Amino acid sequence: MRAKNVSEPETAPKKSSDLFQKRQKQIIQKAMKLFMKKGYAQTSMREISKATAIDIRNLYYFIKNKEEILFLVFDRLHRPEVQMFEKKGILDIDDPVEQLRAAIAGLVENGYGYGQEVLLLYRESKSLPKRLLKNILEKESRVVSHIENILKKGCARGVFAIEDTSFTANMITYQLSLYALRKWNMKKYTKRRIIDLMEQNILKMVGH
Amino acid sequence: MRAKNVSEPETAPKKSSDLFQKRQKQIIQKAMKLFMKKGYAQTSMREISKATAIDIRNLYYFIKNKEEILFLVFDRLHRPEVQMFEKKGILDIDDPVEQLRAAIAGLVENGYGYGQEVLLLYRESKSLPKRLLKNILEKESRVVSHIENILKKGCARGVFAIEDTSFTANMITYQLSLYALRKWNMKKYTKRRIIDLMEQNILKMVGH
Amino acid sequence: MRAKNVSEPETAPKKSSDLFQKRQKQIIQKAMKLFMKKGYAQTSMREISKATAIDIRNLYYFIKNKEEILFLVFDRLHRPEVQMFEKKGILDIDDPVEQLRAAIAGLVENGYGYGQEVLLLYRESKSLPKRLLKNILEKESRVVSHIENILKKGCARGVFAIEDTSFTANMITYQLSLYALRKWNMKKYTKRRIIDLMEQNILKMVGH
Amino acid sequence: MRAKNVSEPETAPKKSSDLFQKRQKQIIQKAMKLFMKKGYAQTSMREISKATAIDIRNLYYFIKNKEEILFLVFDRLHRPEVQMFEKKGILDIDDPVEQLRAAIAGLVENGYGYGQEVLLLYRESKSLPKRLLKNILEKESRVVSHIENILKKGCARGVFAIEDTSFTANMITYQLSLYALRKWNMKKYTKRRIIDLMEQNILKMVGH
DNA sequence: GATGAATGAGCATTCATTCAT
DNA sequence: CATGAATGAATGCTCATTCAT
Repeated sequence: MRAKNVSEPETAPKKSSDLFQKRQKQIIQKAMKLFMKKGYAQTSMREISKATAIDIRNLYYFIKNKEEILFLVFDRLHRPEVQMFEKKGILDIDDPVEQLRAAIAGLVENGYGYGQEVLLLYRESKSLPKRLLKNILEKESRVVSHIENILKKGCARGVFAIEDTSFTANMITYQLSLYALRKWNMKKYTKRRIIDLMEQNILKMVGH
Repeated sequence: MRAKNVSEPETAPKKSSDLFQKRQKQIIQKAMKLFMKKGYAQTSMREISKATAIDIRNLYYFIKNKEEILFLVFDRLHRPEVQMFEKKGILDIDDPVEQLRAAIAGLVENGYGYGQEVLLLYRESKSLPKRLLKNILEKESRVVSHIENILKKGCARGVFAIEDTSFTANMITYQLSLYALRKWNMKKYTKRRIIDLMEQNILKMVGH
Repeated sequence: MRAKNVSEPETAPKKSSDLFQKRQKQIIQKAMKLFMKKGYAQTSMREISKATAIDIRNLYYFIKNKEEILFLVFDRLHRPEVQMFEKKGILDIDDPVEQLRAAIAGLVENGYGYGQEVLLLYRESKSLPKRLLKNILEKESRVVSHIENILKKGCARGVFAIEDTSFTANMITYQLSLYALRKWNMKKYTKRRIIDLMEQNILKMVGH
Repeated sequence: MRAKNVSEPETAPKKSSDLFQKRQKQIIQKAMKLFMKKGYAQTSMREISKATAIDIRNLYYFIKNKEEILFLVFDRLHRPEVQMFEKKGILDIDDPVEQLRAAIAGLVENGYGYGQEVLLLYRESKSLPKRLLKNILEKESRVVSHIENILKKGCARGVFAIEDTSFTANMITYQLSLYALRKWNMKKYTKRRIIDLMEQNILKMVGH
């Protein structure tokens, strides 16, 4: 084993290593849990160190600094949603109504609306410098873009009637995290029921 | 020693005094702004001290500790919206459509205050003891209730068509904080425009 | 006592206080000694705290951060030289030769060349951010300027013959710290003798 | 365990090897640059590791510790200037004026190395043990001696007029590091121009 | 020689809070 | 009310160096 001696020159001497990646993933996952439970600023590196059982000084062997952990957490958080559109073949659906329906179901199903992940984004995005935040928001925007494209197509075909597709796409995307941020009032609904009600309401909103 | 009015040991030196109340209000308002901008945990007493121009040590003359400030902030925060329905005479409007329109406009108009506040709630609810959190959520629920009542009336009169009024009321209420939580995508819209687009979308959603 | 209740609004609540200034001076002086002995980076705040007998946390009550200490040290270091020209009436001397002689004697006498102060500047100036370094170097430049002005006047009157007054002024100023930086070879000379030899050499250098 | 050539316990695994010597040289050169730019204490082993592209842990295969690097740097540093007098045939020039001119040009020309080196000496001599420091200063004195000899010869032949040749030799030697120590004011001059102006000024100083 | 892991020590800095005058 | 002083506890992060494989 360890047959690869193609080490990159300077910048990334071991980032390619499986072990390195494994450790990083481990850190990110534990940190994510802590961030969700206590908030980013309230979670200390020492706590992350304890949770991962990696000495705090060796922690810095795998990540540059605390901020980078948050960035990586966000990155991992948003990845599934962005890729879902391709994976589930939503982009290939022709009928805009069915397409929108699939997107809603997919995103809610996929956990976009569940978990406290979205809440984490809303809560802690301030803790990222603009440079990194932009990166994160770009990914988020891609979800919105996909939805807006569906809306546009629907309008073009005359099945939707929307004054401002961008605004409405934002409204819809935002809506999808309803459950996460209003748990206290949503407990009485099942996931299936939420998806149904959302579909109904949203389709009415975009229709004639 | 410490002969100066030893009335109560700790908390209350002169709660009756107008000046005391004024200073407290001052602290709460400045702290609220800071909490909204930076988050509770990220706001230091030193910053509150600077913002209020009250020496940090004298700050403890008016408030027990940092946590109490958060209590007081939330307390003061939730009052206006709850009362808005009465103040603006929304409850007296007969036409459900107009009533809903007025509620939306009223809540958003109010300096985006509602969204700001909810955001703070979403973000900092962890920092609040359960007792207080419940209290706040109750107030919040009353806003939802008001809206649900409007929806119900509309359904009864046949101008609205809603499958689950509770769910839809929640959706609408949640929507109102769209601006606050998705600032980065909302910058291109004016307040007036947002109100218009929201009204439009929501009315379509609840209609036939 | 303490009759002054004219406290500045925000930025400087107590900088005017005598006690505050006294403490700051105390810190600067102790820090200066440590910096000279061990170097800036090698001196820890803890050591400064110990040397001043001020708790490390209270230290930050009087200074913003370590960097500021270095800045203040430099500031205090360079002040006497800059002011010497005015104090000793050097600017009022008409004859350029006598003026230059007085400046040399004054600067060396005054300690410009003595102590390890100059060495500190050369050694540690890297540790200051450009913004602050500029400030320090400006003061240093003023010494050079004064000398250059003397040279220019001398040239105009025909008593000096210098191709590049700026360069020569720099050479002269630099020369003045000869003793400090080459102690090991200068031990055999008295201060008086050094001044004499320097005067001689420099005057020859600038003459015809 | 550790069966791999247990010749000597610590320091020297294979000092004879060419590759070993090559790597050491490489380390010293890169470290020297860093020390000059940032200072010894401010340069971390990690940086040296990066600069040499030798893993920090393997670095300790070639050098004992950080301090040893500084030793070796100084050792290597002082050789060229001392030898320059012989190499460039300066000692063979008969005319003292030309000889002095050549010495100045030679020392400054040498990549400003002399100044750089002296600066490093001034700055970091604290970090060196006395034994080594003495050794270095001796070498430095030999440069001064060479210059003093030129001055003496010039005086004997009546082309120079110097009261104290030792002092003046020191002044001249010191002057040569002007550029290194006063970079901020020297930027406007080219190397050639500096040499010219220095030659001019110094020759005037030593002449009649 | 590369690599994964550790370690003891220390750094500058900030925090909320208290208390006596 | 203001103010000088203290304090216990953390914070994120870096250092040089060692060792076994």
